[in-house]
Amino acid sequence: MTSPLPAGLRERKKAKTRLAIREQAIRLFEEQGYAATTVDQIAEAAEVSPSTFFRYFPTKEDVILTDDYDPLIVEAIKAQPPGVSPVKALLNGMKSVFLQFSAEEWESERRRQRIYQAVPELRARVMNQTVMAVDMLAAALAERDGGSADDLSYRVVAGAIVGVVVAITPPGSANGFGPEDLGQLEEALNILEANFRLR
Amino acid sequence: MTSPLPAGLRERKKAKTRLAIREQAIRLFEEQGYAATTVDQIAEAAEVSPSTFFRYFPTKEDVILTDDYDPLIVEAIKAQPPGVSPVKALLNGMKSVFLQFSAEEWESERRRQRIYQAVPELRARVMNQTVMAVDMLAAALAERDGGSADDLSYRVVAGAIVGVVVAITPPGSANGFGPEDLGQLEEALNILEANFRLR
DNA sequence: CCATGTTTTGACAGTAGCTGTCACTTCAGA
DNA sequence: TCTGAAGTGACAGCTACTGTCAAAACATGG
Repeated sequence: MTSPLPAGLRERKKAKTRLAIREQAIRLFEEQGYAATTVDQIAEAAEVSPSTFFRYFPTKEDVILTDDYDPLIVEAIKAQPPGVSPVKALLNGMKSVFLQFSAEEWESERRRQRIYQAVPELRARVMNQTVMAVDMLAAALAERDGGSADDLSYRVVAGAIVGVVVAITPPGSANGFGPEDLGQLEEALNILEANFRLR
Repeated sequence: MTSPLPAGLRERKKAKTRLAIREQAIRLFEEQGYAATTVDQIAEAAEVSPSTFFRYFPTKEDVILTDDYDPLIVEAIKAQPPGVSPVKALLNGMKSVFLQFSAEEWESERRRQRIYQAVPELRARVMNQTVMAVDMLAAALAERDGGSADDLSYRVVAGAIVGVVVAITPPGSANGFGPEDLGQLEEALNILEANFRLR
C-alpha cells in the first residue's frame, strides 16, 4: 500500500505488468538468445497474452531499446554554467546521472547492454539513438550559453564529443558499460579536451 | 566504378539480375514507400521469383544498405602521407572518391539516401555502419603513421572526426548528400581542424 | 453499494518478411 | 557432348506485427 508515486490501482498494475514483461524478456534473451525467443514465449512467461505484449511495447526490439535517463543527462548538461567547457559539461552531466545509480540499476543496465551489443539489429537502433543525441547535445550547448542551435560550430563540437563517447564502446565490449568504465570515458574526453581550443 | 570484367555469361547475368532487382526496388520504394512495397512486388517487377530475391539480398533492407565505396575511402586515407593531419587525411580521402563520381552515380546515391533517411529502421542500420567506421578510421590512421590501433588517442581522434561527419547530415536532410554538400563537409572539418592540436 | 462509462485485456484473423527443402533448368569446362 | 556445379522457382512453415471486437477490470458519481 505504501507506493511512491502511482496513485490508482490501474497505474500500479500497468507498471507491474510492464516490469514483468521486460524482466521475463531479458531473462529469456539471456537464456535462449534474442532471435530464438518468440514474443509468445515472453507473453506466456509474463502471464499476459501476446496482444498485451504489443500494447506495452510496439515491437520486440523496444523491450531492450527503452532508455529512461538520456533526458536526465540532457537536463544535467543544461544545468552546467556557461563557464564550463562543452566537454566538461557533458562529462559532468553524465557523471551526475551515473554516479547516482544503485547497484541494481547498474546490473540491469549492464544486462540490457550485453544483449544489444550482441544483436546487430538492436545495436543499430541504439547507435541511431546515440547519433540523434548529437542534436540534443548541440541544442543543450547552444542554450547553455545563449547561442543558436543552428550554428555549425555547436554541431561540430557536439558531433565530436558524441563521436568520442561512441568510440570507446566498441561492438566487442562484452561486459557492457559499468561504473568501472567511467574512468576511461573521462580519460578519452580529456584527450579530446586537451586538443580543443574552442570556447 | 564500372567493372569491365564480364568474365562468364553467368557472371554477367548475375550482375544484371542484381541490378534489376535493386533498380525496381528503389523505384517501387519511391513510388509507394518502403513499408508498403512487398518483396513479391519487387521480385515480379524484376522478373524473378521471390526466392531469387532473397538469394541476392539476405533481407529487404539490404537492397538499400549496400554501400560499395567505404573501403575505397579507407584505402584513400591510408594512402595519405603521414605528414597530413588526421582530419585532412579523411577529407582528402573522401574527396578523392567522391570527386570521381559521375552524375549518374551521384543521382543513384542520392536516391538511396533519400530512402534510408526517411525510413528509421534503414537509417539505424546505416548509422551503425558509420559508427563501425570509427574502427576502420582509427586503424587506418594508426597504420598511416606506424602507431598502434589500440592507442586510445587514435580512437578519440577517429571518433571525433566521424562524429563531425555524422553531425552535418541530420535526419531531416531530405535531399541526401550531393556534390553541393562537399563544401559544408569541408567547412565542418575545418572547424574541427582549427581546434585540434594533436599531431 | 450500485450503476455508469472508460480502460485494459484476450481471442482471432490476416499480412508479410524470412528460412529451408527439393526438383528442374542453365551454364562452364573437359 | 557429357558431367558436375550453380542458379532458379515452387512450396511449406515460422514468427513479427496489425486490426477488430467483445469481455473483464477498474474508476467515479450517486
